[in-house]
Amino acid sequence: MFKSVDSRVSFPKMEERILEFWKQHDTFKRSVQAREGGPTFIMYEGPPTANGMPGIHHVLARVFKDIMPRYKAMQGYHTPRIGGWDTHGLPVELEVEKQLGISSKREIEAYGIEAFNQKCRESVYRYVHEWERMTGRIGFWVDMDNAYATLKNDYIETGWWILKKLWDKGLVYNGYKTTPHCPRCGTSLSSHEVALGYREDTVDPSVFVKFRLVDRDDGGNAVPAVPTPLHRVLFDEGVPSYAVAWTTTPWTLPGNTALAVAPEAQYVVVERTISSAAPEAAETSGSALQSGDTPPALERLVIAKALVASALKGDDYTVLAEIDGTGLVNLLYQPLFSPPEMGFTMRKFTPVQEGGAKFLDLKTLEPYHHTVGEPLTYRIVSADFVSMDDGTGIVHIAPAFGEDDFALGETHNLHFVQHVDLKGEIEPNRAGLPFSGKFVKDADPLITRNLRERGLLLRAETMKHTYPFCWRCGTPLLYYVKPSWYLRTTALKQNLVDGNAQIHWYPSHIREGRFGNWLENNIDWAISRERYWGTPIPIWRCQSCGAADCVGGLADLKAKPGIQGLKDDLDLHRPFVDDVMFSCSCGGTMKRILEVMDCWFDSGAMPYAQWHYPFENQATFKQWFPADYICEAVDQTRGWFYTLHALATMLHAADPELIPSNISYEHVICLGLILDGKGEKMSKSKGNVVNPWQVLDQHGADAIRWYLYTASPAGQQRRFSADLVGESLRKFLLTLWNTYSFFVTYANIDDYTPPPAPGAGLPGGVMPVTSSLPRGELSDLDRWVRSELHELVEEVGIALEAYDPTEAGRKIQAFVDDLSNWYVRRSRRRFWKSGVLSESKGENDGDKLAAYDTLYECLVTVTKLLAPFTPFVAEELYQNLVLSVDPAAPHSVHMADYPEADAAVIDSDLNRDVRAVMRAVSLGRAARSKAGVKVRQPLASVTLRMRSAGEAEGVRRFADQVAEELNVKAVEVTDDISEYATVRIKYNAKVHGSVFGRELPAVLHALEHADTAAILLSLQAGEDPKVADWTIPREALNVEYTAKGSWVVANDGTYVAVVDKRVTPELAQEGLARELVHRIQTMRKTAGFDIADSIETYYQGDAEVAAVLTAHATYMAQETLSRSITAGVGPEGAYAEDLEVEGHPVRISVRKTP
RNA sequence: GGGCCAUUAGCUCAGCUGGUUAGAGCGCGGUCCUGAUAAGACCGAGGUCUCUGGUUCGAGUCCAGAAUGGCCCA
Repeated sequence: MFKSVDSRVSFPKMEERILEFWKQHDTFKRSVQAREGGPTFIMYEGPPTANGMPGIHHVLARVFKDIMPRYKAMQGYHTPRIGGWDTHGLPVELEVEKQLGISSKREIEAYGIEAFNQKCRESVYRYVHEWERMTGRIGFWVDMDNAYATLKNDYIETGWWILKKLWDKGLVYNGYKTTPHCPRCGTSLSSHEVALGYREDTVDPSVFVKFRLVDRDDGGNAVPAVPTPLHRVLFDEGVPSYAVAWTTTPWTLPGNTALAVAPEAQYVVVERTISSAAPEAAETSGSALQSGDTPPALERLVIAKALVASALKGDDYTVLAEIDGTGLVNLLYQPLFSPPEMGFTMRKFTPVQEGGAKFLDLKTLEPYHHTVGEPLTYRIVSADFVSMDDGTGIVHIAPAFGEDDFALGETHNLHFVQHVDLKGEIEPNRAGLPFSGKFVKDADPLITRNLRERGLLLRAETMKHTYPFCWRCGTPLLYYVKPSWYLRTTALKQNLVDGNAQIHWYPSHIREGRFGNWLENNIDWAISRERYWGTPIPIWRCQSCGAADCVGGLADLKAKPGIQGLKDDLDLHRPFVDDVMFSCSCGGTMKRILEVMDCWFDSGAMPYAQWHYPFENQATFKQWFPADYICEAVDQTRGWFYTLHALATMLHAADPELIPSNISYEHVICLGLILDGKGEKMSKSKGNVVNPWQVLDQHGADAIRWYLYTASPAGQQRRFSADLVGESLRKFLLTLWNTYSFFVTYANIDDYTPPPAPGAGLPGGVMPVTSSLPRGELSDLDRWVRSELHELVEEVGIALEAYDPTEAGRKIQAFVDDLSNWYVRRSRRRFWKSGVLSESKGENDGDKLAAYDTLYECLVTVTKLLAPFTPFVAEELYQNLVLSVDPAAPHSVHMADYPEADAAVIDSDLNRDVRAVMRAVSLGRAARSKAGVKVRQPLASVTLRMRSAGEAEGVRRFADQVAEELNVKAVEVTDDISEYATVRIKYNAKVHGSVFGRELPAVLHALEHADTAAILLSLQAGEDPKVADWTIPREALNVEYTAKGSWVVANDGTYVAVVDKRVTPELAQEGLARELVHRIQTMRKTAGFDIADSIETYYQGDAEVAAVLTAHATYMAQETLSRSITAGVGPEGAYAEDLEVEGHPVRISVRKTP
């Protein structure tokens, strides 16, 4: 006996019971252990941070992480899985700052780094319990007890070891990074923080500045030696020439050291009269500014051709020459301001030596010497980022203030002038210019005015654009170049790209697309952060000579000469490691640089650091590396996907012995972002974040899981709402559940026992799909559903091997739908027909037994297929369907073997035939519906036309099923339905009239008299029919069927169903009998009788009713389990109803057989 | 500014390498079926497959451009 099953089920409650069951039996651990010795399948858990509540997007990632190991485990793989926590980083610090009510580095340091970091340590596990609860509840099987955490000393030490490996390989260097900097807080902001502070419609200056072109360099030599035609235009005696550049940050102009042009764009030299708005005063500044002549009446300007009109804003001008950007390269110009004269330090970029840890350090670089008073020239360079969207097509370059600018400085070895300090104030200058010491935004108008006074300003206006402000204090951010430590990933770019080619991405476009492009445009990885709570960078520098040393572990550190400040049980965090010092070979003191690692380094180090490799666990590491599978959302392409990949690539290159693979993961499912029900991004500020618990409590974990797997492909962004989960639940889980409930109900009535599983008790616990199943005499229906089942098993396997749970799930859903709404519905009476199922008594009803065995096989197989998807409901079904009859089977479905298809059972012809039957039935119902005759009323015949001979054959083969479904006496299949309906070919003149133009009336006339049969044949063959001399486009033709006489026609394209709507007295009587059966059945239900109760039925009615009950007594008794059907009043206590059936008043009484 | 993804019915999504009249579910209106069903069947309303070009005998599908939305990076 199976445990009886209520068709009404609370999934959340059932799931709680299953959770308890797993806990009691330690099922997760055992399911892993049972497969020890099998091939391994490793999933890495990308560590989340536990200092925030888990949301629905975390549920998404976790259920996708869960499904593959579960599937692989059932296939016999050993699948140990452990969790992890990301515990370092700015978000943690910000949380603590909020807690403490402080908001700047100064305040943190005043509070004390030790105490501050202690607060961070406490904060990171704040919601860990919530995470564990959610993880357990959704059925994500992962070992949280042994989870790794990035804050542990062992973890940090591996991080140090990694850096040391890369250091020795020459992949670590100190360079510069342009960072968004808040001058008030005195700190750089992360991109995340910058994103918080963008303000639209920020008003900023928009100034067009003239840079005087010259033909002699600093040494007074003519450049070029032989003048080009362009030079003759630009350096005509008496008319000055300027390159015009545009900027919204005039305060950067004193740091200008180059102009950039687009090499492929067209530029023009124009001449114009200087307008009356020109310089009101003579030049005020020093001798370096060689514009001391009387202002000429004419000037020549170089501007991009596409922008000259907008830049000159309607002023008249004459084009003197046209040249492309390359032609302008290396032209010389005078700086607007002379850094040497103002006393600003000038430096110059020098090439970085490759292949070693060489530093390019502003502090150690010799300043560039330039004698005050000597002419100074800069030059024009080409750059591909110069756009023609706005401005002049000539970009002012200040390498100290912008990433592009800095990169250009490196490429072209430009000068470097940093004239603004970290407080955002311009350095005091000797030249007595008024912006000395001013905050940059206050300096803007002063600089603009100065340029105007010197005739170097074309135009000054204001404009509105989007600009970032500090999210904490609202101060405008400055892009500022600072020293930073880098990993030289660009040196291994080809390795990164080659490794990526070995990774299997789902969706596949990520490999070539987002991730591939990112690798192609790889830039060195800036790993240092001027923060507190993170893995301290293990680089010590000599305070005297500047030498640097990288430490690869605690033992390495302890062995350093002259070590001091080292405590026992040293916490490897700040400030403790900052106290450790040792001696430099020069005799000086080595102190740690103060930066901590980018916390992405921590997560990328996870394959090694989780095992404290190589200090411990060598064997375990090798078993776990690389991962077979990882899964995160698409925002990780530049995050975890990248840092895992970059570190593996570099470490493998540095030490292929210790790191045996160049990739750290082989398969990735890259999830799309999750949006709310309206398609908007979920965010705390919008208040549209879905709390997973609300949905878990309402619909349960399986419903959420199923929805997430099947609603849309994994890589696509998706909408989420509780309603959609509910829909998914009703559509799939309830259908499955009801099928299951139906089976159990009848199996118990019949005392059905599945055949013994021949494989039971084998290692790994085998309950095979086929073997002795099914027994009895298989009907076509049984053979069909088994064929579909085994095809399903095959398809699900293929989809899951391709890491595509969506496709797999949708196939299962389609099968369950067919199982419920075709197989079970069509088989229903096989289950409840009389005849007790009992082999031993030799009264075996083979057909009934076959039906049970078939349905049982389908349910058990689907249960196993579903186990990785919906682990709870699968467990529930398994316990009842399998374990209750086979105690030797594995104690959990998750320890069972995944089904394998038996190809011999798949019969694709049969599948096709049944599809044809379904279509025929659907069409037949449409015809009945048109005729207005309800299905309970039998009709004489249906005639069908199918589209192919194969389909026609299928319908003929299963004519009995079609007849039964449509409640007709006869089924006919034909190609020619002209006997039943007039075929009319109609031409759609409205849409296709223009094809024939004025000939149209003649064409229509011809069509009227044409041979419709011939036209139909053409249409069916997919050809354009010929009528008279015309070929008619077939899409212009509509076929209409007009039924003849008592026939009713329904068609779907060239599929046609015809029913005869005549109801003969015999048919009417039979219809009445069926109607009465229906009423009695309903009464049984109302009266609360059990399904198997037999009854006595009494009736009172007119002669016609009596006739029906007499004529169809046997049928009616059988259908209603009536022992007797008697005319007259029912006995005392019987349940009675007065009915009106087809216009006949009837009184019926029923009572259970005493 | 660059890259990637998406856009098909009111909503959620299918539509495989181009091929008859583009489908399903939910929702809406109606009819029917049912002793497993919270379901199911059928009919109806609802589509210029985002737009514009191109390739082709033929384009929702391939190509180019644009628009909108999203993400990542500037």
